[in-house]
Amino acid sequence: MSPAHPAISVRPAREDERSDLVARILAFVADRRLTSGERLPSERELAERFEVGRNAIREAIAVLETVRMVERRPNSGIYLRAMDRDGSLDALVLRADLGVPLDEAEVSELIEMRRILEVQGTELAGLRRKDEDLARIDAALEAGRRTVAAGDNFAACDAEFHLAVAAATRNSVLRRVVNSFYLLSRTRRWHYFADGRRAPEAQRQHEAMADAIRAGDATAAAGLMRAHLQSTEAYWHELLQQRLPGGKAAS
Amino acid sequence: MSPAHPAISVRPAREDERSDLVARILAFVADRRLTSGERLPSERELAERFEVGRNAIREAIAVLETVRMVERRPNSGIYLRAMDRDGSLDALVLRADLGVPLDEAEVSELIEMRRILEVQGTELAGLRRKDEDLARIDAALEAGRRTVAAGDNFAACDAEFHLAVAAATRNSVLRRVVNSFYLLSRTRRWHYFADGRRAPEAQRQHEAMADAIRAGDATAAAGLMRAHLQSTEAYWHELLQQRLPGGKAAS
DNA sequence: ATTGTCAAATTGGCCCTACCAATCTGGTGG
DNA sequence: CCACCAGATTGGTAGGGCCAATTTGACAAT
Repeated sequence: MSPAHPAISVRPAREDERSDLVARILAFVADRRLTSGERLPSERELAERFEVGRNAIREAIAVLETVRMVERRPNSGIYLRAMDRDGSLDALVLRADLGVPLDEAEVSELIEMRRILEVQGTELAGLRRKDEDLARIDAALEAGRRTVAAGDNFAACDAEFHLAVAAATRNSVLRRVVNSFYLLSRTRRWHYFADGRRAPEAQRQHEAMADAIRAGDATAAAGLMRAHLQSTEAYWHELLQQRLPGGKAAS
Repeated sequence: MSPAHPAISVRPAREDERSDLVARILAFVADRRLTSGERLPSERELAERFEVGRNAIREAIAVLETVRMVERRPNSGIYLRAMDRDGSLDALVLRADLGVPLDEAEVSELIEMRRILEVQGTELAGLRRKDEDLARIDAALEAGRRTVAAGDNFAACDAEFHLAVAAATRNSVLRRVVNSFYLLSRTRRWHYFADGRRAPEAQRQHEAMADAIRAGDATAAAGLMRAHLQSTEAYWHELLQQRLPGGKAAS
C-alpha cells in the first residue's frame, strides 16, 4: 500500500506571501535597531502604523511569541526577548520563510550542526533502521535517480533522502530538528543544486550510504555521511559569498 | 554585579494559565482521535464549541500553525499535519508547557539527543570558549554552589550551566536547540532534583567540566560531559518508571 | 445517465467597536 | 517627602460584519 506515495515534490521554495505582517514587524524591529528587553509599540499603535486591524497584529505577535522572539506582558506591552539566548530554531525557519537572508555565521553554524546531527544520526540509522525506513530511503533514492536522469533540480530529493535517514534513527526529536533544518535551508539548497552538476555525485554518495545503512554497518554509514557533508561544505561557503536573489534586504 | 544579576530563578515549572485554549484544542484533537490530513471544525464552530471569540481561536490556530501541527487552507479549513514528519521541536515545548506529559519514548529520545548535542557541544566549547563564556559558566557554577549550600532545587542552576556551555560553543543554532531542550524538560528536571541528593554530584561534575573547558582540553571536557549525562540517565529512566505505568526498556 | 454551469452556502482573512482588568502615570493631599 | 488615588494606557477578549475564494449541490443541456 505504498502506491499513493507522498510524492517528492519539486518546488523552488515558497511563493509564500502568507504572513508578511510578521516580516514587516521584524523589519520594523531591525530598522529601529531594537534589542533585547526593549518594548515594541502597543498593539493599537502597531495596527495604526501598519494600517491593519489589531487582530492581525495580535496574530503576528502570537507567532513571534511562540518562536520566543517576543514576550507579551499583559497590561504592560510587548517586549523583545534576547534572541541569542532564547530564540528557537523555528525563529530561524520563520525568518527564512519570510525571505530574510541568514548571515554567514548562521549558515556556517547551520552546516556545523548538520554535521553533528547527521553523522551521529546516520550511525544510529545503521543500527536501528527497520524495513519501512529502508523502504522510504529506497523511495528517495529512486526519486533521486529519476531526477538526475531528467536533469531536474535535485534539492527536494536530497532533502528527502536526508530526512529518510533521519527517520531511520527512530529518534523523533532528532527527526524534528533535522526537519526544521531542511525547511529553513530549502532555498539555499535549491540554489546549491541549481546547475545539475552536483546532483550525480550527491546521488552516488546517497546510494553508498544507503548500502551501508541497509547492511547495518553503522560506522561505515556515519563515515560516508561525514564525507558526503564535507564534500559539499566548500560549495556552501562559495554560495555564501554570492548574493542570493529574492532577499529583500532588511539590514 | 550581583544585585541586578540575571538571577537564575528557581521556579517549579510554569504557573502558566496562559493559553489553555491551545491545550483545549489539542485535547479536542486527541479526544476525536483526529489524524494527519483530517480537517478540524471551522473557526466559527470551534469558537462556539469552546465558548470563546473567533479571535481567540484564530490566535490559538496561529500558534499551532507556527509549530507546524496544523495547516490553514484559506476558504477551505484547518487541517492536521503529519506530526511525526513535520512537527517542530517547539511543538514539543508547547505540549510540555501545556502540561501534556511526554511519553516514555519521547523522553528516551530526548535523552539521546541531549547526549549527542551536548557531548559534541562541550568539545566545541573547549575549543572556542571566550572570556565572556567562561564568565557565564563561572556565574552558573557560583549560583550552583549557593543553591547546593542552601539546599534549594538545583534544576535551574543545572539548566543554566548547560546553557552556558552551549553558549560557549559559539554556535547559535546548537544553542537554540539546547535551549528548547531545557525549556521542555524543565518540569522533569525539577522533579529530578526534587530531593537535594543529586545536586552535589552534579555540581562537582559541572566544576570538573568547567575546569577542562577553561583549560581548553576539549576532549576531556567532552568525556566529562558524556560521563555526567550518563550518570544521570539511570535516574531519568527511574523517574520514567514512576510516572508512567508499564514500560518496555529502551533498547 | 453524463456532463456542464451557475448560484448559494461555507470558510478563512480581516477590520472594527466595545468592554474588562491590571498596570502605569501623574498629580494631589497629607 | 511620602502615601494615595484617579485617569490614561495596555493586553485579553467578545462579537458583529464584510470580503474573496472555495466548495457544494441543484438545475439544465447533451
